[in-house]
Amino acid sequence: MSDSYNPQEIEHLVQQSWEEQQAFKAIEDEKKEKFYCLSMFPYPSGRLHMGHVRNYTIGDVISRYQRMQGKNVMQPMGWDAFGLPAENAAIKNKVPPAKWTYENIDYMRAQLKRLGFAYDWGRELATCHPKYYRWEQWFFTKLYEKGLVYKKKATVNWDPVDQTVLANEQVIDGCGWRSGAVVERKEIEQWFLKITAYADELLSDIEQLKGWPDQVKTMQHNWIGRSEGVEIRFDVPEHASLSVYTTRPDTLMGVTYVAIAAEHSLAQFAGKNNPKVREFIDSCKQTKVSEAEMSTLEKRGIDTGLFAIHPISEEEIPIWIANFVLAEYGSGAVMSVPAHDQRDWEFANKFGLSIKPVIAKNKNDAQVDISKSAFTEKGWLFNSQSFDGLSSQQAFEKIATHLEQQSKGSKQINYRLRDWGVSRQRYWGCPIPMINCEKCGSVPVPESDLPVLLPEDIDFDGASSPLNNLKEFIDVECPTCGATAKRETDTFDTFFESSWYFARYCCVDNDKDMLDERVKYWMPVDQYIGGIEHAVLHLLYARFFNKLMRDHGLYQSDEPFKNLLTQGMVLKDGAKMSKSKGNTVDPEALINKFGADTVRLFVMFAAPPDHSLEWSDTAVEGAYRFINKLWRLVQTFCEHCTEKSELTNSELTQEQSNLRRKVHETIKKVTDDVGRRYTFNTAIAANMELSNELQKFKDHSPQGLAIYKEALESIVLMLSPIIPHVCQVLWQQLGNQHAVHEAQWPIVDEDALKKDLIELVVQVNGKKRASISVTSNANNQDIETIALNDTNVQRSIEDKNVAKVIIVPGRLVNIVVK
RNA sequence: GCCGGGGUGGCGGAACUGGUAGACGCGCCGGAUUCAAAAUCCGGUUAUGGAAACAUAGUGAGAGUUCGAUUCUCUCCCUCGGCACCA
Repeated sequence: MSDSYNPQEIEHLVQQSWEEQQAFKAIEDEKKEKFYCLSMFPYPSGRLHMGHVRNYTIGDVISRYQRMQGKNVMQPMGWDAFGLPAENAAIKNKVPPAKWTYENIDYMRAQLKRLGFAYDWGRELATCHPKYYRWEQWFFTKLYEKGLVYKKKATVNWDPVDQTVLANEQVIDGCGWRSGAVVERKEIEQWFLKITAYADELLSDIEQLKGWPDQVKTMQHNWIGRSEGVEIRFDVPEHASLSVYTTRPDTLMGVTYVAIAAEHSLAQFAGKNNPKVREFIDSCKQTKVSEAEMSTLEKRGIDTGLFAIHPISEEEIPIWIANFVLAEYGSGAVMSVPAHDQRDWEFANKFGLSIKPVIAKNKNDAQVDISKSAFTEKGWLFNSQSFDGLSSQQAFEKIATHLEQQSKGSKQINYRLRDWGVSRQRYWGCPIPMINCEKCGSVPVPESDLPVLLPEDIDFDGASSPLNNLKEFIDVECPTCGATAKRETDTFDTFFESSWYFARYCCVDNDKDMLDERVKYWMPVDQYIGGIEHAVLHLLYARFFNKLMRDHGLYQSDEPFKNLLTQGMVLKDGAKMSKSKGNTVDPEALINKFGADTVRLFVMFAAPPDHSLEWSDTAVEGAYRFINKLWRLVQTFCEHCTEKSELTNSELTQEQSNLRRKVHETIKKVTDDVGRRYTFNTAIAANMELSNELQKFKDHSPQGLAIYKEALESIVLMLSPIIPHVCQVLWQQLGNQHAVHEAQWPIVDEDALKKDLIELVVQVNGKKRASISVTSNANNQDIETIALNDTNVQRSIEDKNVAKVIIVPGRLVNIVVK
């Protein structure tokens, strides 16, 4: 019994018993309230990093807590197994991506088991396995039939030397990471999913997400970016007209030029006969395909020499090519109002374009100060012909109506959200199940021919996808006409796999259907946990996919994740831990040294889960020390407790009732911290405080020991979700037969919380001067008298007059003096 | 550039609804125990002044609201995450 704490030994034994009992296998049971707890699955990069440990410990603590609340808990784990790193490893180590990936999965699975997470391993899945990806191929063909899939040209980063498409990450200072060649923007045909068809619902359903952090909801809201504006047509003599979208049609009379993207057809036309324009267009190609890159560029532009006709004044307006206009957003053209838009103002000043103010701050003003910057607020129109004197809001309506009558524009709702490009020109991904036939065009692979298997035994040199050279993969018969055709060699964006795995966990063993009845029992996920970096993309795609699956009748939930906890980054020396920065800490070494419980305790104690966590080597030892201390407290109790000590209702000594109050105050706080606030750090701190009290408690009478035992059992129960192995052993040592993960969470005894005296702080003019002790039922008059008679208070009041006394019940007294 | 966070002792953090700033832990200092060390236990630890009682200042900077602001409002600085092909 008095053996010292040996984490390696007890963790091994406890994990073995969980495995033997299949303790965390989840079975559908309509009679029990379900709780589906999901942590974002990892990319199998090789070894777990601290971010994983943090993410999965949070999920495990919530799962184990909910289990102790009597819920039927399902906590699965799997692998987001397709992706770029496998290809990089293949090049570096001359290992096929599949082999590398499966070996990593085996290694990391063992690491997860070593950490003692309560997963139902019977539900494990890997997205690179045909059992998984066949269903997304099938679903894609269904979406194609519904018209939710289409093909169009889109821009990619092109490495002209390696003749391959590069990810943004692979472009370093504008050059290809391997070839070093200057990367170009290039347009190629790609597959898209019509997420914009769901823009309205994705936006309005954010309201349903009561259990999501506001910051994530705001980011999604802004990302979708719904705006109301007017689409305006500018005629271009001898060319197709230009169309622009604006949310400020009230500034239309102040348009002095039109800016178009370098990819725009008018730009291409202007370049044909003008070498300078052509040169400019070419130079625009040398930027990365990313909005961050585009918007931080130095603003550059060139006059095309072409003119557009203003839809109202019918004046000729110059058309410029500008490097910051996004071809992908809207029509690739914008109307420019330098007087009332800051970016246009800077551009016009730089290139000497005219600036025409039309909005004044006050009604009936005919001027506005734009000498130092544009006037971007709404106001009152002038210089605007028949629209003079109108407010911005009135002008919006009048101008929109006028344009509609002239067939030169119409009101429109616009979204910042763009359709989801799912094509990747990569090998290690799910093959897109399409066939290109010269006669029939794009034809989906028939259901009977699915899955399209990704060949795994390949040579991979990294220059381009091996699928492009694999005749037996490419050459197929057209499913429609039977003629020779070519199989699509692009694979899916890996966000495709991670957009529906949460539903598949409910029925991983089904090889007949994508999803089945069991999804209706488990979905939606009750608690989802993952990194804040996924706040927009992954979480938006998953919400979208959920709606697609719902609309296909696969299940009913509108939203996939009821509650969301976004975990902060794990940092070291102020930077995110990552391989590329070389500042990682290997959790495995720590587990070997201190055991899994210590590592789990440390990551939960070091910071609240949604904040970033700064790594500290020495603080881990503190966590280990605390577990040892708890261990010794139990051993000390067992030495003194020779016979059974039951708590009776007889009178308690002051010391005994103080300890009991502390126990139940702690239970109250910890239940709130773990169950509602998810502030595990303060829950642990409260247990540490109670342990410190317990250490000072030397009452070995039967009654004293009974209270001591109640305290110890409470601590063990409350910490068992965080440090489950050692708590299981201590729970047994305290004389309990059943497993601690099946025990009931402790309950607050309200009677134990009662207090005779309470402490009140006394302030004078908001500064703390004294603290007084009053009976808990004292009235305000008595409190005021006691406070005013306190010597410290007297001294700071001196000869001043008491103007007012504010009493905050149970907290403080503030005496205002003049 | 745009969107969203964060900034509190030597360090990680606490203060939940506007009410005692610094809980808990790390580190450090002093003591006990020990032949000695490790481990453990006890005490101290925001700064300045003071033996102490206590006083003054103090939550990135500046302003504002309030009896009272780490908390609310405004301006600014720094920093982190995301920006559609890293996952």
